[in-house]
Amino acid sequence: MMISIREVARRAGVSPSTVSRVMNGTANVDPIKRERVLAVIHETGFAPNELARALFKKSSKIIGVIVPNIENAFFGELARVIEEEAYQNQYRILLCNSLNDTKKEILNIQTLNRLHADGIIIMTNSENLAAQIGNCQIPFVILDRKIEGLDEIAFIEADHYKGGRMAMEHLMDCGCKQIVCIRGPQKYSSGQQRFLGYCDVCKEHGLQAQWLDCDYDYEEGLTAAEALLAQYPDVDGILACNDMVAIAVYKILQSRGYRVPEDIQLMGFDNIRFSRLFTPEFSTIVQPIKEMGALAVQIILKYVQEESFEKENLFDVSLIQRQTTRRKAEANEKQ
Amino acid sequence: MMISIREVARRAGVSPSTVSRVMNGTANVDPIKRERVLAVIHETGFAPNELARALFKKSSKIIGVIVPNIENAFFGELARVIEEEAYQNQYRILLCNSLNDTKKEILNIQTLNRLHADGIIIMTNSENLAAQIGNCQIPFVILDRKIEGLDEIAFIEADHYKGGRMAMEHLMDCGCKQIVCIRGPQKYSSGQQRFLGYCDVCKEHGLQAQWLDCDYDYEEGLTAAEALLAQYPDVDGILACNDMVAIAVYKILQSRGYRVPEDIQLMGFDNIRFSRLFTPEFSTIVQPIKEMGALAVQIILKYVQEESFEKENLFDVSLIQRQTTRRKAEANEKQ
DNA sequence: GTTATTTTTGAAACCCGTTTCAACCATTTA
DNA sequence: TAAATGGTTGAAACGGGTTTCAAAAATAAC
Repeated sequence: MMISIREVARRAGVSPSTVSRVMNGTANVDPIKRERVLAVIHETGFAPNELARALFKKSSKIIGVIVPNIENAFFGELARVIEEEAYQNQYRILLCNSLNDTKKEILNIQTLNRLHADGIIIMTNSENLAAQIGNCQIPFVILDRKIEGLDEIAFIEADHYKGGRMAMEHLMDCGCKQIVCIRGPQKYSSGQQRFLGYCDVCKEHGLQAQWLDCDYDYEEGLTAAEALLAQYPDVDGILACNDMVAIAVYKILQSRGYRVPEDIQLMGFDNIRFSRLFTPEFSTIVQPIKEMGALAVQIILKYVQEESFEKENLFDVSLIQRQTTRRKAEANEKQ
Repeated sequence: MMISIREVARRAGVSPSTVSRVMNGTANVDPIKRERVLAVIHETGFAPNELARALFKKSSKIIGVIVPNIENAFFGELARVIEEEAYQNQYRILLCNSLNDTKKEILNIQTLNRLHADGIIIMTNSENLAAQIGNCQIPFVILDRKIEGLDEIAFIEADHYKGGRMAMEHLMDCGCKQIVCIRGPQKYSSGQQRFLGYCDVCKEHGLQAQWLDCDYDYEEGLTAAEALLAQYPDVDGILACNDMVAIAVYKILQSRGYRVPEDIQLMGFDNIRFSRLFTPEFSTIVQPIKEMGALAVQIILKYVQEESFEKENLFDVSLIQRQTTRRKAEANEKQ
C-alpha cells in the first residue's frame, strides 16, 4: 500500500534521484519528466517517508517541549503559542509533561536526542539537568526559568524582579499598610526574583518584609492563605506568587467573609486567561506569553540555520489593575 | 560525537547484529561478549538512533494528538492524561492544535502518516475529515466527538444525552420554572446530544423548549448570555453548554445584579478544574476525562498489538451539585 | 569417537529518501 | 568541424538499526 520513491521512479520511467529532485526542487529537471513524475505522485498519493528523510538529513523537524504540567493554564498558553509558531515554520511539537520529575525529564531529553529533534524548549527548575543538557548536541531554550551554570544555553524570562516591585508598589499606591507576600518556590528564579522585588521595595520604604512560602499551585495556595490569616490577622494587602495562588487566596478570603478589595486587596502574577474571567477580575502582572513562546521557537530556528541569536532574553512586564485592587485616588473619589 | 552501532561493535570486537541483540534482548548472546558490549555502550554513552530503528520497524513510538485548542482547559486535561498514559507505555505524544482548521488537521494527519506514527487521537468535528481518515493506515481514535460514516473507527464519548437530561432534571428539582438552554454547536454530537436530552425532559413534562445557540467558548458565552437576558427576562434556570460558557454567563449575571443561585440557577458541563476553583463553585456534569483519555491510548496499543477492542465507547456521566444550584428541599430548610 | 542437534554469530540485505559523482547529451565557442 | 562549456541524469553510496540466513561453534546423542 505505502508506496516508495523507487516505485514512483519506476512508474514514471526515471530514477529515484530525479523524483527526489522534482519533489524538493534541488536541481533542474527536464519539464517533460517533471510532469510525468508529478502525475505519478498525484495518482498514487505518494507521500515521502519522513523517517528516511530525517535519518539522512539528521533533522526530524520536531521540536521537543517539556512543560511541568500542560494542565496548568500558564503552560497551556505557552504550549499553544509554541505549537503555532513551530507549525508556521513546518515544525511539529513533541510534548512532554514532566510533573517536575527529573527522571522523566531526562528520559524525555534522551528520547528527543535519539529522535534527532531539532531543538528542545524546556520549562523546568532542576539544576540536576545542567549536566544532561550540557552533553546534548541539540539546541536548548530554557523558558520561564533560569538555570545557573549553563552559559551556553539560551534563556527566556520575564522580568520577575520588576514584576515583584510593581506589584508591591501598586499595593502601596492602593493604600495597603500590612502587605504580606506569599512567595513562590525559591528554587526557581521566578520565585526568587519576584520576592526580591517585593523585599527591595519594603526596604526602600522602611517596611518589614512579611512572607509565607508556597508552591505555584492552587491547593498549596489554600493552605498558605489559611496560614496567612492566622499569622497576620491585620493584613490588608496580599501579593500572591501567581494567579492560581491568588485564586486560592480569594476563595479562602471569601469563605471567611473578607471583602476584596474593600477589606483586603489582592495581586496575582502571570495574567493567565482565567485571571480575567474570574469574578472579581484579578489585578495581576502581565508576562508577554505570546512573545516569549514565539521567541523560543525563533531561537531554535536560528540555531538550525546557524544564525546568531541573543542568549539572555529578559521580557518586560506590566501591571493590569482590575477588580481586586483599588488605587487610593479612586477609592477617595468613590467616597 | 554521535556514535553508531557499528562503532560500538568495532570497539567491543563483535558484529553490529550482536550489539543489537544485546540491546534488545532478541536473542541469546554469550555472557562474556554481552558484558563487553554493555561496557562499551556505557563508556561511550551510545544511544541508538530512533529514526533508523523506526524506519526499519515502521513504527515511531509516537502517538499524534490533535486537539482544537490546548489552551482550553478541557482539552488541556485530556492531553495531560493522554501524555501520561502514553509515556507509561513508552510512547511519546506529538501535539497538534488544530483551531478547528480542517486544512491544518489534514496537514497534521499527513505529517503523522509520513512519520509513521503508531496512532492518532483526534478531537475534531470536521465531517470533511472522514475521507482523509479513511485512507490512512494509521489507527485513529476519535475522542469526545463522533463522526458519522466511519464505521471502522473507534469512538470515545461521554453520554452527553444523559448529561443533558440530568442537568435539566436537576434544575427542575431545584424549583426552576423558566429554564433556558444555551446549546452548543449542533455540528458536534456533544452539542446535539446534550440539547436532545434537555428537549426530551421538556417534552416529558409538557414544557416548551427554550434555547439559544452558542459556541463552546467564553467570548461567545458572554454574547449568548446577554441575548438570553434580553429574550427571556423571567428566566430562573440556565443550562450552559459547557463550563466555560457557564463562567461567561455568571459574569454577565453578576454584572447585572442577579444573584446565583437565589435569582437564577446555573448548570455547567464538563467539570473542568476551574469549575471547582471558581467562586461560586459551579454545579456541573462530570465527564470522566481521565478514563476517556487513558482508553484512547489503550485502544491504540491494542491496535498495534493486534488485539481486539471495542469500537463504540460511551462513558457514563454524573452530576455534581455545587454552589450555583440549590435543590428545593435545601432551599426550604434554609428558609 | 562420530554424527546429529542446537546455539551463537556475523555478513549482507533491508527500510527509503538524499546526495555525490561521473557519464551523457546539448549547446557554444574557436 | 572539433573542442569546450554547461545542464541532465542515474548508479551507487549513505545514514544507522534490524533481521535473515547460512556458517561456525558448542552441546547432545548414539
